Amino acid sequence: MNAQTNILLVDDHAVVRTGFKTLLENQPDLKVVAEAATGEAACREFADHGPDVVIMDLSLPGIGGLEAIRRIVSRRADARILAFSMHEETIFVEQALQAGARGYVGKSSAPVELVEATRQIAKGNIYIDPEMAQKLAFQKTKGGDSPFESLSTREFEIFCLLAEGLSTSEISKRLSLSYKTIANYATQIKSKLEVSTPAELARLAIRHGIVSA
Amino acid sequence: MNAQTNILLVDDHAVVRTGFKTLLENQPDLKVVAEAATGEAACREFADHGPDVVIMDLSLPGIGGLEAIRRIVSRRADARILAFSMHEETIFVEQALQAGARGYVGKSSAPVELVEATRQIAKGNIYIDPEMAQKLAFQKTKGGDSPFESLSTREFEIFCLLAEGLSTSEISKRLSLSYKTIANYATQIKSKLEVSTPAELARLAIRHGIVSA
DNA sequence: GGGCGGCGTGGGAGAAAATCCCGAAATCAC
DNA sequence: GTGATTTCGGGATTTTCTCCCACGCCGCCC
Repeated sequence: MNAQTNILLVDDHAVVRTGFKTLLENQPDLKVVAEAATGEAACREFADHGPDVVIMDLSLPGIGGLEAIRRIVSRRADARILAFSMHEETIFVEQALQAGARGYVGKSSAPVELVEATRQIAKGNIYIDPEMAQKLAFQKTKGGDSPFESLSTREFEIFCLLAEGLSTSEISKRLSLSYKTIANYATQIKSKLEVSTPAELARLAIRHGIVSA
Repeated sequence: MNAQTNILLVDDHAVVRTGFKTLLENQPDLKVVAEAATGEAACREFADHGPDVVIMDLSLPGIGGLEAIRRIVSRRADARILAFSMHEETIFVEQALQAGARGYVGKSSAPVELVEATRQIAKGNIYIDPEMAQKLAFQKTKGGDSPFESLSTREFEIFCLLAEGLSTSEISKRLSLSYKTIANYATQIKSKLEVSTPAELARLAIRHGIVSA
């Protein structure tokens, strides 16, 4: 493989995107061939450019990063996606990998890790932020105690949106699902997390760092 | 001023920090002379290097970015600090400026804005993300400084209970009032605070320290 | 004092949302 | 391949919200 690795960069934050781009293109073997600010755009750009690696922020407007990963992977099962997120919680790593990402880099990663992760994933390997991997492994050994692991992938996704303050109907529009579906999910989520109001749910999410205040 | 502008870059996210650094140093007149990942470190680095401009992320571990700004400004009232945050809410702009920042750049800003803001602030001007400035100005025309001062005593009391996660009917029982009264208050409160869901309301309250997460 | 505005309190009607119960399809596990 | 789980949503009912209105109270201002 002597050609450059072509990268699709997905982040809704233009400043971050440019920073990453500059960082990556300081490496002669890496090239950002497309950028996207939303999950929908990411899917389109992926189809248009067929990049070797997608670097995907998980918190995107519209369909979230997780959903974007799912859509891309469903179209191309061998898509190589590196998930990137500001979140420290291991739950995000789990969710991203389950959605089909091949790697995860977190906020506390050194910049060189982003480059390294990109290279590894381009080669077909997986790469998980070592710190995250350790936390994850440790948690697995001692059996989960996070209240969120009883949630399914979809439930967790909707939980995040609820915690951010979106209304049921907003979520249904964003995910292109029926209002009823979201309402039913919301009921189920509140039951599983043993809260009764959206406000409690938001506090729970903030307490666990799932969303910021 | 023919010398370079010396910058202290504060962000807990190493990847973002490096991206910014690369971006800034593509400009011949800008130079990052120090970096910090926490508010405490930022204060030390500021004392050590006396940079011309500090670019400060607001969400830092330990003492937050706001507190770091306050500490730096209390030591050097003429410190030139550019606040940077992922948050879209104007409250963060207000908080940052009140703490002593000279500028604000948000997540939706174009990369060139970060550079422009840095230059303006280095010159002693202030620079606020135009989009944010508009939102802020609009909010100012139509009322309150603190979002809560538009609330009456009773409204604020109910606001706190809502933020803690009590349901409307629980509140009506606790205060020995009709359900209808509380429901009407809740509507009124959400309108005054410009939020539409209890979850948003809870986040707002937590952000302002009204209730803990 | 009389008018005026704001606050606290709630009713009524209709809209919206949540809840509970159910089913169908897809997927996963073994 | 069988059974459990997940995802998605309809139907019916109940709860909650919203919007508009009303009443009494207090304070303020001329």
